[in-house]
Amino acid sequence: MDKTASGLGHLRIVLSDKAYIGPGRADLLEGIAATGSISAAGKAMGMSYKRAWSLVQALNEGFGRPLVETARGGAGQGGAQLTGLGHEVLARYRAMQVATETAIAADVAALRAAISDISE
Amino acid sequence: MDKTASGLGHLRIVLSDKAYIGPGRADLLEGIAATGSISAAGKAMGMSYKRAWSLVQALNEGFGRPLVETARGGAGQGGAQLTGLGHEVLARYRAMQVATETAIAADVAALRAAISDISE
DNA sequence: CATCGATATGGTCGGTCGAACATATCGGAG
DNA sequence: CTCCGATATGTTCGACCGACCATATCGATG
Repeated sequence: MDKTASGLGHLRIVLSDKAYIGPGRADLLEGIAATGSISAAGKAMGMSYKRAWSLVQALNEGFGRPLVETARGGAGQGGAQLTGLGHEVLARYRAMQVATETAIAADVAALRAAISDISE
Repeated sequence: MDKTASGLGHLRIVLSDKAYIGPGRADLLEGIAATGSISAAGKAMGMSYKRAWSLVQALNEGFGRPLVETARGGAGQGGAQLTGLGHEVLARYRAMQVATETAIAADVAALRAAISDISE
């Protein structure tokens, strides 16, 4: 009855002016790792290929080094996969999400209690 | 040479669909508490009065109960101040910021190290 | 060399958002 | 009753963003 633990906060990690990662980008990276394709990952998240591709561009350029490697044509008719750095960024982001939710759980619960007596 | 501790992540606390608070809103609440005025707080943050007022509206309506109380005319020619709930939300948000930054510091440092060998 | 699937890009369109400008209103003070 | 400072609101304009549509390109495979 309460999915409170799922989305109590949006965490955006800012490593530099251009290099940052938030929930959407992390999900996209995860989708690419799972599907091996930008378009498939984007479709699964309900976004256009162009948007997914733009996010990948932003990530690669923002971090100064690619998090996603792409291939056109070829054996499997192209595809995309995470680089080592991409995997690390994703894994650490997920770890930080967990650490954060743990750290703020008590305060979030207290705030929810403080505002939960509204009629409408 | 490193202000890494200042802005390593943007934290947005989502208490419900409409009730949430992020860095900008927290700063505005803090400014209102400090100045006793929406316009003064907004001006100090470099935003128009209207924007500041809109944010206050969004906060009050989103939380279902006012975080900021306003007064027009009157002795001090009007003004605004935080309600008890407003003070609590602000205080807890700041606490959560600190807790979060502590919890993620190690991962952030590792990521910074991982990407810090770019020429341009 | 034609094919096929996925990447790579461009352009347009509509909605949203913040900025700027313009008022209206309140209510004690003088 | 006018004045003043701050709240309260509406309007308009330009920028930005995501959605959608269209197309170009790659490159192993058969």
